[in-house]
Amino acid sequence: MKSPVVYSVSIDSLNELFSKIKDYEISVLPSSYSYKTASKCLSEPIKDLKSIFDVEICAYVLNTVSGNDVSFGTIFERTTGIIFPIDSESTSGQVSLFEMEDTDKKLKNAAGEALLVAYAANVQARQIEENKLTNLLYMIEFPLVLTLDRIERNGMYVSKDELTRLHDDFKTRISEIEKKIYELTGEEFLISSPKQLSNVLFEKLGLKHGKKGKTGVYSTSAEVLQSLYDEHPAIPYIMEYRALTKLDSTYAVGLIDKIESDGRIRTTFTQAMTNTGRLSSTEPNLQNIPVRSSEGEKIRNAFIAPEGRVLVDADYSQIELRLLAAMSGDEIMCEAFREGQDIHRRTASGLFGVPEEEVTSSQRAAAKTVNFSIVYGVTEYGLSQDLHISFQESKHFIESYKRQFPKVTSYLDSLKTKGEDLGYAETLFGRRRYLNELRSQNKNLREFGLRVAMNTPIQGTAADIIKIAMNRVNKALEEKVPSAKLVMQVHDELIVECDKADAETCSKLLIEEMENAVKLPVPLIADCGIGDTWLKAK
DNA sequence: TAGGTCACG
DNA sequence: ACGTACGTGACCTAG
Repeated sequence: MKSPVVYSVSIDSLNELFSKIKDYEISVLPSSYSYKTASKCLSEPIKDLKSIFDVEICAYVLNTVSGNDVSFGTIFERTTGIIFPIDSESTSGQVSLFEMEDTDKKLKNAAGEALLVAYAANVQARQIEENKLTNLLYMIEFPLVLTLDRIERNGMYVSKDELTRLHDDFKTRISEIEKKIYELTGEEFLISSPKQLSNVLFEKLGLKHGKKGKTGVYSTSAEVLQSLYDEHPAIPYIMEYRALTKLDSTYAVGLIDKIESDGRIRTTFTQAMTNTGRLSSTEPNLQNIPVRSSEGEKIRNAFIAPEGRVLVDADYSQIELRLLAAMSGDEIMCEAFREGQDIHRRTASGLFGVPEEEVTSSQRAAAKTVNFSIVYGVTEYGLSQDLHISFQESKHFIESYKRQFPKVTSYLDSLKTKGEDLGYAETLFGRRRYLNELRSQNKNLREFGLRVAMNTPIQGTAADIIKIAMNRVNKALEEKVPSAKLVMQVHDELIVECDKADAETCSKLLIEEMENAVKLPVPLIADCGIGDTWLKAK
């Protein structure tokens, strides 16, 4: 491993610097403490950059990022315990170093900033060693900074024509449905206002309501509407109105606005934000493009490969459940995965006490829900709500599950104890999430903390693994398939765009790099598809 | 700006 | 007696 470049700064020279900053009225501009802030100012990525030390990413791994505040001043103070010499508010209106005209001032600012960044980096590097986060930081997160920069610059190609057609279609249908709702309720009101809709449904029409929210308005959520489906003829139309306006505003119109002149949409990944180690995607969010409904599929179909090219889409098969098996060491679940069994069918067989061949599709669906819910830190109540079953049945399912996979149960219990003892949860690669909730006086918060203690090692380890896979895929494609580029990550899924002739090569490469990203007691399986749209490739 | 709602894994 | 599954981001309304 190459060691990162870290400049050493003594506290004396730092103090001297502070006084000079005051003397010369030089301001420190926090613009180059992270690769991303620097990269945004460049038209091309920095060439030949083999290693970096990114203070923002380091702060994230050390849990010194507070909320979504990744400003250098905050990171500096939380890392060093020294008050940042420039008030954060005073820097907000200033031009970035890269845009500054006055060369002399630019140099002075850059020098001042570099010293502060280098000092913070020096402190961080020591903290990383102390907390055994060296591999996570240098082998996963730092390389990922460059991988993500590539993906963001590549962008996803979309059909503006298709999105426009969809927008026109949605627009027409929405206004028809709107009229229908006014007729059927005998009232013209703002359907998109939960408050007004609640008034019409529960006050005027007197339909049976559920719970009130924080503002004292009865919920009009999809779940409530579904339960009222046959109670009034307007309800189905309201549900369709909701679905279509969502697709139109967030996806049709929202995405059209983000298409750049080369026909591509470029998201921004946030690498230093989530509590578990996952990425997030913003402006636009390309990690929540519809797929679960037939209308939603049409949006996904508008993500296309340019002429002569294809999309190759690979996703991990049940990675979180495989990790639950591997990390708990439950022999029964591990064996099921090693034998290539359908895990949901296997679980259903145990839950309903029938042979695997006789498991019905609804039994399998219920078992699938139970499998997922276990990873979330299930409660009897939560499961009963989700499956629309009684509390007793739900309790029976959970107890039966625990008997079927005994080591999963003891593992989850051990995670709770560990969280309470250490004050944090950790992933297989040592990523930490501190569990301040466990010290709360509030029982609900404490219970939330326990669920998080169980969930974070699973969700977070999955996040670590796909990050490793992304770095491997990015590197392998660069070396072996020049036409190919990574264009998206959606938590357990990677998408590559390449020349048609290279599709099979890419597919094999993705599977190879994803499945072998890490060695576990159970196999990791990646499924891969090829198509000329995102929908068809999946 | 906060809450409600809903899109995804 | 109470609230009740993990992680996100965007859009809309209302105060």
